Amino acid sequence: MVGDRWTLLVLRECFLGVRRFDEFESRLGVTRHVLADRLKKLVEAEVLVKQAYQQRPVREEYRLTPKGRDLYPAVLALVNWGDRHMSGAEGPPIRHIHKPCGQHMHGVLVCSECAEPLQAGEVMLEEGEAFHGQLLPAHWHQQGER
Amino acid sequence: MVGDRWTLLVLRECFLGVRRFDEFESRLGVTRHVLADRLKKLVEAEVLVKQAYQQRPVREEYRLTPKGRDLYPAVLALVNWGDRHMSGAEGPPIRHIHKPCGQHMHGVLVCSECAEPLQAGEVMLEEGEAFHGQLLPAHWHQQGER
DNA sequence: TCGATGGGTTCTGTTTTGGAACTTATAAGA
DNA sequence: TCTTATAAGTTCCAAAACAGAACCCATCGA
Repeated sequence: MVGDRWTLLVLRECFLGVRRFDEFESRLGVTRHVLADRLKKLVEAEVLVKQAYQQRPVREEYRLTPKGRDLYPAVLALVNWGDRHMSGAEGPPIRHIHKPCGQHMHGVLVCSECAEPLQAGEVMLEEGEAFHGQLLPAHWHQQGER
Repeated sequence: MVGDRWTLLVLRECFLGVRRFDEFESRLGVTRHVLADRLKKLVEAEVLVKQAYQQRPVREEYRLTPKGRDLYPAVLALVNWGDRHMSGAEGPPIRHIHKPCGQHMHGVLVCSECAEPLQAGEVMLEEGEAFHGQLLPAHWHQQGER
């Protein structure tokens, strides 16, 4: 669903509070044609909803649904990765402050059960009921480092 | 860097332990042409390294670097989102088990400082030194729900 | 009446992607 | 020796996606 040049950037803007067609366009530099298509697809996927914020003339805006808001961890994880690996000596362009605790922070992905930070090599996989299609890679059972 | 149809899928396969050109191709159905290009770009970005696993004939494989492994939170967050919102009555196709604690789990994004789970509306933004370019959206100061 | 605003659609041309065939180095089998 | 197989690509052409610009429509304010 996010496998194209603009969708993830549109979602990032949503989490920054952008809601209107013109503002997406000017902030991202995406062409209107493509933007209209991406917004339509995000609405179809129930990630955004289109709602009028005024009548006469009708003006619409796009807002995140609960399903869309659930993408926050994915978007923040990418932002944090960029901040860590792609920013120069000046540091990241935007800092995040967690309102409840008041500190500068970044996101940390932890296990839902034991709350310890997760690492790729520490997660084992198991086929679910819905598993029908290609198998896991033949060697994944080795559980070596990836 | 991940703004195209295949790069995130290639990375997902890497975290499943896939390393070889042919295996990426057959598992994803990406054309060889495009796959070669994506792998080259990931190597240039220092997300993967190409290393020979045999001589005569030389055969190369692609492995995650530390920078690449740091993408795990972003990839897992997307997988978890799909499991939650896109899987049918049968549940997700693959279950994750955290080896240290032995439980079925999913990732939870928490604050690096206070360890509380994060929500989009609870994070405030501040311009960093590296901030030069477009401003934050004019209304972001309102800190309303997004 | 004229221009501005917000949210699009249409047109044309370039870039990216898909599909299939071809390449290179080596080994194994007939 | 000749043929086929394997792994990792590269090359070619057609189809799809994208960029850039212009155009459309309803309404409001000057």
